[in-house]
Amino acid sequence: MKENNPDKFILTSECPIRQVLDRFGDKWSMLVVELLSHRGRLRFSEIGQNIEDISQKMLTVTLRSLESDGLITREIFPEIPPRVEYELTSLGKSLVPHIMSLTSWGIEHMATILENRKAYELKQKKTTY
Amino acid sequence: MKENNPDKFILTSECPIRQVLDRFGDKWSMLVVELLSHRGRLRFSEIGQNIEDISQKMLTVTLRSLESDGLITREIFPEIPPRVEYELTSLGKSLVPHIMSLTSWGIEHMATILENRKAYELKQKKTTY
DNA sequence: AGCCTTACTTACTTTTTAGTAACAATCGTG
DNA sequence: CACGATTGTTACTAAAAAGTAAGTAAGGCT
Repeated sequence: MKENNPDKFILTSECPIRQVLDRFGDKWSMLVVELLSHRGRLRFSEIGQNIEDISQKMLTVTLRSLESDGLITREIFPEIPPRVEYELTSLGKSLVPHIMSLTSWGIEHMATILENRKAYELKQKKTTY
Repeated sequence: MKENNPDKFILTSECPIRQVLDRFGDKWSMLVVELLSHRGRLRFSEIGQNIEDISQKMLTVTLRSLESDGLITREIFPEIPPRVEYELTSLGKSLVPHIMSLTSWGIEHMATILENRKAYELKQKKTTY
């Protein structure tokens, strides 16, 4: 769906919002970043225990992608049983305020949004039947 | 994956980041909001032309959910062929700075992230073989 | 010898998300 | 009387994301 662009403000697939959303708009990445920001250095199991409903697999996947992007470090302690600790890098820390920004908006407006949605549903029912 | 919570900072399914991401972390919602913020009142086809690769279906779905949440208004002009115009509400406008915040981070750091990812891939190859 | 622990990995299945393409509605125009 | 214009809807399909559950490693403990 595209044609001419009269006013030249096209949101292409390379634009920054899309890149950020593609990488961190998933279910868990921002949560892990925020948790590490709040709690500092944590090991695998501690992260898992503080994020509701995350599976081991998704925690692994999420941590790996954050590590690969340079947002967190991963330190392995060669003990038995194994211990691995994760911590935000400075790059990771630099993301935090921007997540907080979104979070604060959510805190402020989420109730209104849920009300709006409810009202919209009712309106739909009325006009449909 | 959860047990005890020693330091009581659990990210539950009702926490604001998760709610915001669940609703606006999709592929298109934030793009539509940013576009309307930049360009003001637009009709359906104009939005479609300014967001690369969005399908008619996803544009409809996205606009409906934004409308239902009260972030945009939808005005129908009873003409032939039909004309429908969309515009941000004040609630929608209030989201914009927070999206911009994320966007600006992306602009600043996305190149670094891509380099990090590349370096990480190389490192993996080396240690694997 | 068998079980415990932690941090994974793997194979498989389910769920969610998104894409494609055809159709609807309606009036003016050629 | 078929066609074009615009904003959709619908059915179907494909792809991506995520969940589940079992397995692995390695040493300590009983």
